[in-house]
Amino acid sequence: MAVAPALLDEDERAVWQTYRDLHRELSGALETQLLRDAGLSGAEYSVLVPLSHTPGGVLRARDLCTSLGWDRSRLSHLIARMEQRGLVAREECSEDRRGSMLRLTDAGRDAVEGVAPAHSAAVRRWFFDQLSAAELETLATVFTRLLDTLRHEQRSP
Amino acid sequence: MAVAPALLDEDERAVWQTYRDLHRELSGALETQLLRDAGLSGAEYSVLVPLSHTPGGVLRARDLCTSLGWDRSRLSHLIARMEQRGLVAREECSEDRRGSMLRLTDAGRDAVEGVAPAHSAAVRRWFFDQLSAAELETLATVFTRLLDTLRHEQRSP
DNA sequence: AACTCTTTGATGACACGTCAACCAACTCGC
DNA sequence: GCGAGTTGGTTGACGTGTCATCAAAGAGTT
Repeated sequence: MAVAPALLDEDERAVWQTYRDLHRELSGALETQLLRDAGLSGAEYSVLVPLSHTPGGVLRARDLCTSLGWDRSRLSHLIARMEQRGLVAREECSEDRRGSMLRLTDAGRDAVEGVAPAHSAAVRRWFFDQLSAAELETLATVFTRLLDTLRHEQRSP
Repeated sequence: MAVAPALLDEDERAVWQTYRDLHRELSGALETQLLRDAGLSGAEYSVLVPLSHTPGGVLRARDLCTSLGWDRSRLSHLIARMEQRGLVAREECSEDRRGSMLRLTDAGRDAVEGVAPAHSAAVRRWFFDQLSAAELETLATVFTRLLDTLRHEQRSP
């Protein structure tokens, strides 16, 4: 006989609420800053960063999808828009004729590299600078554990 | 003379990445569960919860907006859709003729109260159950501090 | 080779959120 | 009371993400 699961208590609800508020404010602030300083959305920035870190500035769409944890069609739509703005270019994949290679253009590189310092500074100011070394270590441990739990559960619910 | 802000180092980048992955997976999993069990999106659920906690199930749109941290038009659009599905009803505000009062319908109450236990259980299983008491306390402290910092900065950049 | 199954990416329809414009109603100073 | 300025809420246009579907190409089996 199944027992009805208990609802969250006062303290838990408060922590959960704070977590969600924090994420909303933090991601909103970072998004605003990216848009103001470089005309990039957060999604666009998160596509440009791995491209700029890759030798040659070329990545396969499939690989970018898995490393971003995104749906394929989301990347496809976004790349279509970014291509039109000249931030990236699509090329054929030599090893797999279905594949699509994404190349960072010069304009795209200028945009990412131009805004990366300011973005890093914002993350530092609003996140890392507010934490002690011990707190940061706890966060690292906890985040990793939570993510592992989730990923494990998703594979075997 | 301004010093160019340094980019994030290896460890910081890893923590930041994990944080973002975690949020994506966690919110995605919770959203999926809400949709499957009650046909509600996360946004709808977050509107229904405060309504169900209010005596009478009535809240003023303006107050709900500020407590959710949402744009007015976002709530307006969402309520329009929810009203059409019979989850909430709009009524006039007696104190302020511009105002709009949102009332939880019986169907809306059934939906929230029906899914709340499962949702709470999911939050517990994927979040609280994975944390020690000390870790939870650290998270509570840190989240609150980060949120305060952000809110303070936003008022005086 | 022929068959099936899976993978990869693109596409169109749709749902949702943001933004700017708008109007009605309230507030406050005069 | 009157006017300027502010607030509350709605609306429409637009950008973006999700979903279902599709076609093409690979992988594996017989």
